[in-house]
Amino acid sequence: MPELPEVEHVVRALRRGVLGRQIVATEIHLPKLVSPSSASTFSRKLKGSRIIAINRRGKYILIELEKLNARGRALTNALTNEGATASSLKPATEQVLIVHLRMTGKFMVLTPDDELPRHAHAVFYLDDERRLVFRDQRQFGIMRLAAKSRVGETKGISELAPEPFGSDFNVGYLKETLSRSRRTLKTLLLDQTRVLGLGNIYASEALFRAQINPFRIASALSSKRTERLHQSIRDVLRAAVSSNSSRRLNLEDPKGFSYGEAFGKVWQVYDREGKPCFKCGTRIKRITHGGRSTYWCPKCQRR
DNA sequence: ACCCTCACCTGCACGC
DNA sequence: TGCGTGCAGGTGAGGG
Repeated sequence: MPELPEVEHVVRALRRGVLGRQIVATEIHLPKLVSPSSASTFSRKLKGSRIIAINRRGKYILIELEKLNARGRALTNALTNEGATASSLKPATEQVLIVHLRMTGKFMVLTPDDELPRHAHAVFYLDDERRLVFRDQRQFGIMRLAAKSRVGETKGISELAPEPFGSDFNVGYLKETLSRSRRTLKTLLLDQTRVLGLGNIYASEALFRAQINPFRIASALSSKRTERLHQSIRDVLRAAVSSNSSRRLNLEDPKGFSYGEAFGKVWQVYDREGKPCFKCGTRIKRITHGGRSTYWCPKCQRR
């Protein structure tokens, strides 16, 4: 369910909550979560790793880990004692835990007295007695480990479109991208290899903000509308990232959180079928398109 | 190369 | 109360 803004808030909450902590042990209760790795291999690779950075690429969460191997630690000690040269020091292993929340993935942090909640498929025991838990009701979420230098080559990440707030996602890029597709805008906006960060909610919201019909063919969009769409995509995502309601996401909250509550917003069109458009009063329409619900105002977003 | 459909899961709201 | 149906904010495999 999380789209880019929600993932960004999860990343920030993880930084506040677990950055700098060491993972002393890991339990995987749902093997397919870490497939094709085995649960035991996965856990072994994580053991003793310190969380040194937490970032985001699209809707992927990237948890950077540093692991001093025995030889590295020994040499560090030897170096301190003037017994070794810097060139003989073996660097720490840097790997990245790649996480995708998909529809229902959530992190939470448990204190020692807390009971493990339902659907807790991964439990990371931290060096401060707390546990970082990954829950996922629908079991769609995934976790993978990659060498830090190879994260960008990882399947799923290598194909992603430019970050929506970066300079590479400019009007020229969007024009070029749209011009090569005969799909509808709504469908194209959900394709993370073309436009990054939108999901089913923000795709509808961005199109409403730009006052563009969701079923227009991408390649036929005028320059002017493309510029409006580009701006709207950024506006919608930025507004969600900076919204007050989501700033306080706390992974230690015993009640947990749902993305809907934590990021509670009044959508302009999403989930408002039959309700009056805030702009013109016309009833919002909904149709299933490409297997997903699409909401739009038939007057503000005429074909 | 592109694009569509379906599959992956559980849980919830709804109508009968 | 129970049961069937449809739906849920994401992606990827497989096939046309």
